[in-house]
Amino acid sequence: MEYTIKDVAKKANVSIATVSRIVNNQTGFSEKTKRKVLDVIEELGYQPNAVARGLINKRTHTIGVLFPKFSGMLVTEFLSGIEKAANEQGSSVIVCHTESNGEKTMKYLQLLNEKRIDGIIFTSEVLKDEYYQYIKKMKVPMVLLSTESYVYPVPYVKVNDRHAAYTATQYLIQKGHKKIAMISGNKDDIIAGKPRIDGYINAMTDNGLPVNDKYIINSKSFAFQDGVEGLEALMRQAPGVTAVFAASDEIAIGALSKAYQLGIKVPDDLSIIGYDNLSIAEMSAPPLTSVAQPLAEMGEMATKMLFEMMETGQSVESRIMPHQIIERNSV
Amino acid sequence: MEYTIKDVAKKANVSIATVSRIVNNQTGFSEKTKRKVLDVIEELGYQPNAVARGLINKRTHTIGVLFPKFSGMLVTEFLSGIEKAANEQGSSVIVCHTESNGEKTMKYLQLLNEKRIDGIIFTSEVLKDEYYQYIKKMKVPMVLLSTESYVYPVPYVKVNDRHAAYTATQYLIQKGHKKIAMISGNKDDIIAGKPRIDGYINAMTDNGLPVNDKYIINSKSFAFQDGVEGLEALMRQAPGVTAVFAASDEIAIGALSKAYQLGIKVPDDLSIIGYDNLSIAEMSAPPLTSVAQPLAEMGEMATKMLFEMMETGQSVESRIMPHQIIERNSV
DNA sequence: TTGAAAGCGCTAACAG
DNA sequence: CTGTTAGCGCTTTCAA
Repeated sequence: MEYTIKDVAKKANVSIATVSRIVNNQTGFSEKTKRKVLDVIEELGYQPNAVARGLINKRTHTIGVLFPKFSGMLVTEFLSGIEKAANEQGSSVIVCHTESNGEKTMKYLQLLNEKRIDGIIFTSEVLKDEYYQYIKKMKVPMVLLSTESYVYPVPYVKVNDRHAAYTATQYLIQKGHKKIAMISGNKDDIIAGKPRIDGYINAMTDNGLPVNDKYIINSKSFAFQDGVEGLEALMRQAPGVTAVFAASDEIAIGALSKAYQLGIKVPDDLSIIGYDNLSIAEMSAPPLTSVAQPLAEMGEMATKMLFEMMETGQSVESRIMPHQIIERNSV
Repeated sequence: MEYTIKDVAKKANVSIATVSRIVNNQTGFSEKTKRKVLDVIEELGYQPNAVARGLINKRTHTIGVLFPKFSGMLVTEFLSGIEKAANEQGSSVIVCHTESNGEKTMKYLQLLNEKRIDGIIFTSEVLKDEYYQYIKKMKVPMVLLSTESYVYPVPYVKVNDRHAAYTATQYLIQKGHKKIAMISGNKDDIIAGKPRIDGYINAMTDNGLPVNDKYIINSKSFAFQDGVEGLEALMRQAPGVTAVFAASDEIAIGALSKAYQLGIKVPDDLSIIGYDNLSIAEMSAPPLTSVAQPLAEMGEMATKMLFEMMETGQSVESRIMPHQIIERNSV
């Protein structure tokens, strides 16, 4: 398994150039030599060395993906789509876990640069200037997944968070709810936090419903615990609410759990709608109604865009992916 | 960012050999030249080309990880540990999603071989002869994660499934339960299916409790749906049970959900214990008692073992990781 | 302490 | 149709 092109050439009585041509499906050899060479390759079990190829072709057929968090199920869904699309293009994917840590991120970027990867997918986090500048210098294409940059011209794929939040709230309103609260994620999160709050507020005002500050709970993050604390606070400061829009499924499940503890019946006493439609949404009791993002497709799309950029050398258009309410039994 | 060692050498008025020595922390240069070269490197932002290095050093500082499934949360946990340990060693990890598909797996193995990765972690699936033979030919070390081979001498890291299942059942017995059922995963799964059933049976008989065929539900897999169907079947064929040991948390959550639907109160009417202690275990209502595997640590351990094999050229001992009952409120 | 030169495995002109 | 040769960017003898 450690035969080189030389071994093949020698054994087949041809030059290495000929072997190279045949291996790369080029032209310039007779059917006969092709057969002979292919036989030898088969016999030796020769596998071209991608490292050597990468050195000369300046293409490693490898892309890098940066994730701020590894917990949570968003990651696997994204990764699944990314990996699928990459594999279809004959490329591999290197995963990097940045922990939202600037220093770590830069080290990863440097590592990816040394490895001469062909492109980068940057996910779920704001693209800092430092990152952008570095990647720009690397001269490899990049696409943003589930995030976007308001300042740099980098193509992204994500859903429209404001719009999705609007839809969720609107859905609650259509079901007859008027006193609708929101347990938001981090409101300082310019990508996933603020827009969802805005969507909620827009939907309320567009429907002539009052927006009460007491009805909006700002959490630190999008986690389960934020949901349980959020619902508790909500019940204290706004006991009259009949429905809540949670900024993530984890928050929703947390709220569900707290409601159960408090003896509040869902959906009879209180309706809850989540956001993300993770697999846990269908596992909760009652099953959670949620606004779905097509996570795997988003990963796939981002990867395809990346490959298009690699091939054309041009940038591509960003994609807003469709969201969709998945009705289950929590509303 | 595309400067080469030559550029550095020229600008610093030294030979490329000297630059190489300095970059690699070797000896054989004056403090003065070192300073000069380092300055130039800094100025140019020179990054050594890992591809060229890989070609000559025969080490790519990249490992490959094969996962049969990408859904589920086991993956992220494992990956998180693997990625952490690999990163500490200055290596990257390429993820491969085999879908338990033999053909796909072989293609991945081939790809990894062409890329000349330094080692392989093979997870959660039985190591087929074909895979083993190929990897052996690749001459790279491999370790098994959350699986083991009864026929090939490949080091693995996993918990003792039989023992863990025994512990879970024993725990139920200690809590005073006698009529204990099990909703198993796939009983033909020689790694994660059968051993857990055996552990359950052993614990029952060791405690003088009868093992009733009706008390064992064999599912197709370890998924949520298997749990809901499992509990339903169980209630039909063995209504008297007071506790159930589920072969996975997803099954347990499914059972929990069905119980809720059926008006069975957990833990009052029925106790349920899960297996894996995934993050969903603490999100259920009531929170699920579960036997925990240290997933991230297992990934980390497997990776460390892999690196040890790479360094020493020798095989290493397999590791049985400790399991542990996490008490919550479903028992 | 330094440099020249060979070569890792491969591709791509350039000849023939 | 086929072979020779010059690198890709780097490490590593071998001399100086």
